[in-house]
Amino acid sequence: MDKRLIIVAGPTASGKTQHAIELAQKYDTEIVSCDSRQIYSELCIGVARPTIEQLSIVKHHFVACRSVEMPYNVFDFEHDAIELIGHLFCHHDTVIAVGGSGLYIDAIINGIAVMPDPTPELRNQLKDLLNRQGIAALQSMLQEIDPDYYAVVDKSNPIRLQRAIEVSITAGRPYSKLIAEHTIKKRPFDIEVVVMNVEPSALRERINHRVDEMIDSGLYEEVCSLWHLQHLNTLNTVGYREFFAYGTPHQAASAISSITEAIKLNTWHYAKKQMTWCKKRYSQRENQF
RNA sequence: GGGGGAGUCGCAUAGCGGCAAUUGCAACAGACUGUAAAUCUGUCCUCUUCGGAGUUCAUUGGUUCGAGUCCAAUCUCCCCCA
Repeated sequence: MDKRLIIVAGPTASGKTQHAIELAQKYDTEIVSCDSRQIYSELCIGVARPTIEQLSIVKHHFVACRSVEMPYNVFDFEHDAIELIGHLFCHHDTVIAVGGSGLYIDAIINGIAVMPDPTPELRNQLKDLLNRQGIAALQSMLQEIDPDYYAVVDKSNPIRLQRAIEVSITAGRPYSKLIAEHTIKKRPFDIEVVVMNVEPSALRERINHRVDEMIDSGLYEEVCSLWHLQHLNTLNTVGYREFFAYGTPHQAASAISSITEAIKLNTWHYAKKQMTWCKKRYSQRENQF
């Protein structure tokens, strides 16, 4: 019997969570979340975690199971998810994956290259270099270390440059080589992608409505409880950073309506990026329902 | 009624005689193999064979080789005094 993974993709607030639950019920199976933020136990309201009721209807994996203080990334996710999916297939013919993190979904579908983890010190050094000498310093560094990648990177994107440099240094070989060596993984199961398509204007309304609900549900209190962790990359997230921008919980409290508007707008921007991602990657697999 | 200020490409903003016009936001399109709800790019008056071409800065006239910029009148808005 063929095993099948159905991936529910699409922009935020498009109804992925609900659709995935319906599919899981239909096939009497479980859900693997592919969401880089819902995975954290401290983030709930702001990342639209499925409700307690929803979580009780169908078993969800990778939701609220890690701390924001423990670094996690796509590579870890690929490993954990593929292992878990393997286990789930022992008891189910179909498994549902759902999430808005395109890169995470990609990792499940194609796998991701094996690369060494750079030390935090190295990353900080490069960050320092960037701050003190500007992006040109990173550019010339990468040009020397990995000319092939330099030829194709977005040279004005500091994160891309930084990443390629730190990996090349740690591995002792060019980043581009490591990527070139990665071959698309053949998964021992079929994959179907369902993209949730919502009219942009309707999606925008859904987003606005959902953000209002988040505020009403106590997003401010949730953010306050994380205020001391705002330096963490994980907290550089729509729904949280808009509060942090005001400096103190007290100042943020007096600006709730501007913050709400900012979150709505930023969520919309995020949704558009997700749609662009889906358009490019899954257009041939498009919309099966 | 009297006095003062202002009208610039969706919104905001720069511009002080050489300008299709600054910057921010929004909008739209896109990139992205360990920060990914992150990070970054392009377009953004109209047309374009991407070399350019044509129309613009409330309106109408004027000064000037040349006007968003100076002058006059008109219209609209804001503030102050009545």
